[in-house]
Amino acid sequence: MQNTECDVCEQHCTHPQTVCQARSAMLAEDSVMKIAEIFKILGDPTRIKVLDVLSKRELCVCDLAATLQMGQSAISHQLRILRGARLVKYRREGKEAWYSLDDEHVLTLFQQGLEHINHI
Amino acid sequence: MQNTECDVCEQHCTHPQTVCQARSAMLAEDSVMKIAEIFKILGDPTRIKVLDVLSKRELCVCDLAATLQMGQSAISHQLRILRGARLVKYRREGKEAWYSLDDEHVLTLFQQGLEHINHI
DNA sequence: GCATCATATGAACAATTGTTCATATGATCC
DNA sequence: GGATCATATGAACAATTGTTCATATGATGC
Repeated sequence: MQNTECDVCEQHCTHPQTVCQARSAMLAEDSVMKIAEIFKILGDPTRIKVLDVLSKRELCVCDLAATLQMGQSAISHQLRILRGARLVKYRREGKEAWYSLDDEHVLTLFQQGLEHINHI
Repeated sequence: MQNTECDVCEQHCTHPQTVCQARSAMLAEDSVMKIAEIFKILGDPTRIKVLDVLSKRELCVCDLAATLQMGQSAISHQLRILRGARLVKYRREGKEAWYSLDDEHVLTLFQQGLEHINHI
């Protein structure tokens, strides 16, 4: 996949030089996978709602579930995914776990999405 | 879902006032869906590769397939999705269809993803 | 210790997704 | 007209995903 040589598959219509240039300038495979992974995680309504709500205040799991009117288990599963992608962080206080956005960088990415839909 | 009143489901741990405030500040359901939809479309390696390559030069479908070393049909299906989300545009020249990014706004969103993975 | 509460996790299920194969469309050239 | 080429699309399939239900963990208070 990350071969930069011009081993272009033979088709009638291809423009070999263009393809060769395009291939040599491509993003590395692992970068592509990482970007796609982050966007995929952001590509779910429940997770967007979690990030939206957490962008305004820290909340415990139970409050998140009540706010989004969803089951505690569903929220907890999604928080695990968001945690794994370093999009949210949490602190324990007794039995409760209080979640918030991991850093402002997440907020920027999230708001960029907002800007995009308003732009269309 | 977009009810702003305090009809919080009864659970022991919830903090009603917090939940009430959180609920009243939530993004509208259709905004959530739109943001999630855009991010979901960006959350696929093939589509990321297409956008990456198109961010550098205009390409026809056949060249895209050769560059990404994938079938013409697969690329065409993905281009349809990207077109539907106004992420790419195209022009016809005889038998060929030349694709490019729809506007700079798409590039910004894409590069924001790049920045994010480099930041982690 | 035991009971209770808040959260996490595993299994199962329906729903969605991306690719492939086969075929349709629509333009060019003879 | 017919043949060929570039692209688009429909159906089918495996793979992935998000939720639910049931249960596990781990802390608190008795």
